[in-house]
Amino acid sequence: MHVRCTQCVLRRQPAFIQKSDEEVALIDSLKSEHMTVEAGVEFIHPEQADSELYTLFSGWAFRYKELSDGRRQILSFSLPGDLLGLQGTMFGKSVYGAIALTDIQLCVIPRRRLARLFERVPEVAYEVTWLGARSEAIVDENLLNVGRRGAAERIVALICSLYKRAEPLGLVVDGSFELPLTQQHIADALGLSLVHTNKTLARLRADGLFSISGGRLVVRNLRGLSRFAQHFEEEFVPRPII
Amino acid sequence: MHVRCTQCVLRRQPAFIQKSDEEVALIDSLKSEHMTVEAGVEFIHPEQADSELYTLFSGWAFRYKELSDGRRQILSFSLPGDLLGLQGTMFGKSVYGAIALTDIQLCVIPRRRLARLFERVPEVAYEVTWLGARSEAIVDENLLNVGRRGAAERIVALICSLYKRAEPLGLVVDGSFELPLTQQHIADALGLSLVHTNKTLARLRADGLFSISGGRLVVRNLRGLSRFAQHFEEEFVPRPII
DNA sequence: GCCCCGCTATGTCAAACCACATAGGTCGAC
DNA sequence: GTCGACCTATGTGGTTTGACATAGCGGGGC
Repeated sequence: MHVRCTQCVLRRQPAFIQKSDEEVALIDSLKSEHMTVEAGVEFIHPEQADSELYTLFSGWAFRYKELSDGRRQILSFSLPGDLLGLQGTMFGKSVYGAIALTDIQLCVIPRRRLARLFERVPEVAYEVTWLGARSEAIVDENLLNVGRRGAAERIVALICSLYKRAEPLGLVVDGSFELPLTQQHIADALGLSLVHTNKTLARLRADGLFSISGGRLVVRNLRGLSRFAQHFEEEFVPRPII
Repeated sequence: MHVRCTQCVLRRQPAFIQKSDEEVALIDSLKSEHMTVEAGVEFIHPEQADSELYTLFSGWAFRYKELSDGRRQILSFSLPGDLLGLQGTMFGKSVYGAIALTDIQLCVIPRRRLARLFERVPEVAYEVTWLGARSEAIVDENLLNVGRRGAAERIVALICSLYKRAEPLGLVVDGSFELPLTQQHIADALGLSLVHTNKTLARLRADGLFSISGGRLVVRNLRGLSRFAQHFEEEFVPRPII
């Protein structure tokens, strides 16, 4: 099951800054085994002590927090190449939970090795910081979305942002990609109720800018969607992958 | 105007992990001059290239993003000791703006020196990452707040979180502290309209859990506020300061 | 085959929130 | 002292969103 970093196909995707063979070998030596998690399983628990640091290798996941009465907010979706668990690694305990949306594979960077990593390989330390900053940028964007856009705009902006993230990972084929989200997930991510999400989605699909069927999202007019939601973030900046 | 880190009173506050004299001297050598910014002035611009990395030394500020039609979302408030501009430093251009709420002083860590910093002082590199992760944790919490709490709960949760952050900085005296926010700022931070914020605030003050007068917030019953808003985050974890 | 469960869909009604209008207070510029 | 700018306050009425109820659809277990 273990894929050596030197054989990794993910890191060859255009989304990522390409590394030299020596760098890749070094990163390979830092990791322990791959870890497999089935769809629906929570692999980082709120309040969990000593969570490891992960790179999502394949599949989708999401981070969330919830209130004590059960209301849940999805903070961000994670796609391949994203770092997960940095807060838990830094603070010694996680303040959010993370759940797999599909079956996923995680590359594990053991928490105990991280300090050593920072000492020995400052370039990689810099990249960890970079990815942490990017993770915050995504939450920033989600907060803008939930705080200032109406329901229809929120849904469209979410679609735009996922499209723009999926594309450089090679997940988009003919303008469509697998979207492993239920309407409940969309509602939880956008600060909407399930019913309102459903009705707004129905109206949007009727407008024909996109369609969803069989877990696949077909984007017909990305420009139109971007304009409607005033979503003008560029996501195709090459980024490090660890 | 320049305060040497060795003389810095801020870093002696209980909020921060205390450093040895050598470490402080080293950090001192990394910084350039202090920078002073007047209240209301934007010191990080959206889209700005090459913003520096700052530690907020005194006063309050906020980070924000806005849509092209002018709707503005405040992403987070910054208090003394917080790092600002990490995204701009990492990505080469800032994706948010930052504005001073009061007259502020900023310690400047020149962008160009950061890579060298990571090479030579891995402990500080680790702390930069730590503070970046904490910054994300604050946005996470804000997103939960805006996405899942009602208007009254949002306001109360904001008050709780600011109180819990101000307290270990020594800003709270007799249960009250300077709150340099207008209702417009509160509305922009919570995803509410100005009018609705005003009316909700009026109702809350009538309930007597807190009061605001002359730019000062008096918290009468923190427990009651926390329970009402289901706000149970602990903010008194000692943290690094750079 | 049948049932159960999770997901989607749709109607009705109520609550939350917003837009617009208006007004009073304070403070600094001149 | 007057003016304007900014902030706070409050009423009216409309729009958006949520809560509750009900139903259909499809897949897995047995």
